[in-house]
Amino acid sequence: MKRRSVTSHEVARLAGVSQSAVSRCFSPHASISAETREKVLAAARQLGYRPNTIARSLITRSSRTVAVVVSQLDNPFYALTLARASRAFQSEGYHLLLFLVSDDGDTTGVMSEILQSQAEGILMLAASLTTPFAQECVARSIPVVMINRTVDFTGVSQVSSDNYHGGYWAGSYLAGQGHRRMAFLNGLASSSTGAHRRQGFLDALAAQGLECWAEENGEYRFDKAREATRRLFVQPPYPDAVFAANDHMAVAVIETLRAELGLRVPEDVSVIGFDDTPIAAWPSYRLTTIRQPLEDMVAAAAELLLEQMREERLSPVQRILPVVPILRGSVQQRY
Amino acid sequence: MKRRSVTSHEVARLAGVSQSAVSRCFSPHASISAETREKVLAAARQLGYRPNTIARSLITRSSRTVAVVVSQLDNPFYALTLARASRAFQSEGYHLLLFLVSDDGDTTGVMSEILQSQAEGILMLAASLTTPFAQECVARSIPVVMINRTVDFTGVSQVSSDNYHGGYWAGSYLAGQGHRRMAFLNGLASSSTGAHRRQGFLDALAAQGLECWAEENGEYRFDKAREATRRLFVQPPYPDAVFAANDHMAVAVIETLRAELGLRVPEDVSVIGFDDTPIAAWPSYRLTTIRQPLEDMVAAAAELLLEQMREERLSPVQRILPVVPILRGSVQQRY
DNA sequence: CTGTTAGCGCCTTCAA
DNA sequence: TTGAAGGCGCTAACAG
Repeated sequence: MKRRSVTSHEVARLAGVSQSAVSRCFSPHASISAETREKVLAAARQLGYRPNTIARSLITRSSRTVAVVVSQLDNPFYALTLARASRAFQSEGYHLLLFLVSDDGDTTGVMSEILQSQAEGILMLAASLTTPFAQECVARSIPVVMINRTVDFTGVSQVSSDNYHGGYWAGSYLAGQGHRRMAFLNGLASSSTGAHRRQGFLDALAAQGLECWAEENGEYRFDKAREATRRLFVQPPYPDAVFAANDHMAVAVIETLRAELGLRVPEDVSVIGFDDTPIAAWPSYRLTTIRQPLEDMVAAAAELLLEQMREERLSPVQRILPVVPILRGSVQQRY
Repeated sequence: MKRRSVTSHEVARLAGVSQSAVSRCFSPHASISAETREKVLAAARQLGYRPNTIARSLITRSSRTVAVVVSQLDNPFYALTLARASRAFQSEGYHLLLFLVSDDGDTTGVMSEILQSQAEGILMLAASLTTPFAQECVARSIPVVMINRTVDFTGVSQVSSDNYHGGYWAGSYLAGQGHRRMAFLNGLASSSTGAHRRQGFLDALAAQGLECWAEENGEYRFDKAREATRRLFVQPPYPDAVFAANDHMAVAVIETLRAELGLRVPEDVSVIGFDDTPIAAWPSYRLTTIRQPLEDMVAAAAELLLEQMREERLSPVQRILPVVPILRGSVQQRY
């Protein structure tokens, strides 16, 4: 629908001043006398005038907009991350353009739209970026910060938690507690986070002379994780521990073990997750997990992006924040 | 950071055509010969040209953007709704401007930004709107659709599920199953959804000659709901059933009952929720609840908004979609 | 089918 | 401090 809105010209005419006076009136530190200011504001109020952000962006060449690309919004961890990020950027006067992509990529269409949208920065939440697009962003000097996803390209900044050491901790903790048949439940094959957690886990086991007993993929989804659990427990000997690549799947494992296999956690099977989402603390699960410092990650990512949007040249950095193991009740020592 | 981007002029010069030829080349159904089209596209590719959406919006007076205002993104129901909505609008070529607000209002600042942002439509997700802003939107003929929130103003469209009858069903079902001490756990005082569920519930009880045994408020938040549960169960006689205004809180009730009070669900206490989020189906809860037709609600809201954005005049409608009770295992008959 | 010509609504020198 | 004038990058008549 095309509607004609009130313009600064109309306000100017009503106030009996020039159009530029109106413009100055709505610019932060422009010099204008209190008197004309009053006249202009009165006229503006009367007409219901608001400056047109689009016209302003065109001339100032700054949209004060950042694009957020997110996949897995159904994962509470990312929903929370988005909420935090939104707050961070809103408070700095930036608007968020939201783009949802499916897990398995196909960001090309979306990325192309983002580039056209004149966003000044791009925040990637658990979404991947193809190298050509990363290059194009760099060429246009549009800063990109990825949270929890890695790209094989040095031009973009990355913030993630120490997935490798998180996985490593899980492996050595389970081994130290006497487990011998540890299974790993991975997330998406395409996700670097899962790959790093897995590698840490395997390395920790290897350091103890152990091997991973079984491996499955749950795509970070509840239902898929349940199916994977069934495959993991088709016949004895069962795994005596499962390390899931995130809490969401870990809970699915517990639910399935209890409801379908008649197995107890942690008496029969130990379970470890990753993230420390609120649900991990619920009495029913008391999930031992590895906390990602969500607040810090978002803060770091927002700060990085803000900083790079201000600067002339981008200097991408890679920041890995430490994880912290949270011991609850889903792991039991074996003898 | 201000960067100078490639303009259609530069492409035109390189391709040896006029600037308008370039423009036509990137407009859907403009007439242009295959030959010049090729020249232009080649030049564009070489320069890395992409049309500037902002400039385009300014002249066409259409931003192809809709603002989404959402509160409670930590509630899975709304995270899912947002995901669906995003898909619906993206597929129609609209961009989403995301605004998060806190539960208890203060939308003034945000609404003011939205009005400046030239969004062509506004989708309110569980967020309230003050009457003055609703009026301003109408005055500018910017369509507004609210999902799960009511405003005391006829100018905006509203989509919600039949909260009243959902509450009514909960009340009569519990009464019919022989409960006599039913408690209600409400959400935010400011939310119309909660108020309607409550009213339906109370009316159903009244129809059976019963009264609500106790009432508490959990603000739709997990922790608050746990605290409220403790207050509901300070001393016998305990409630024999709890109707929570959403699943999120219902689960909190169950967790607290089991872990802290040593009470079983449904043997000692029956619990009913609202929403039918995925978690309600988990084996640990098997929550009897009232399903909101999420898909339909989003589809209806998106369709409405899209339609109104196309039309010249807005004709706000109020659409109430039927809920459906989902019987699982969290209610047991009393004798 | 193509190029020329006006702006869209605003910010920003530049003189006055 | 103020107004006039010139664009920002693009689309949309209008002639040719």
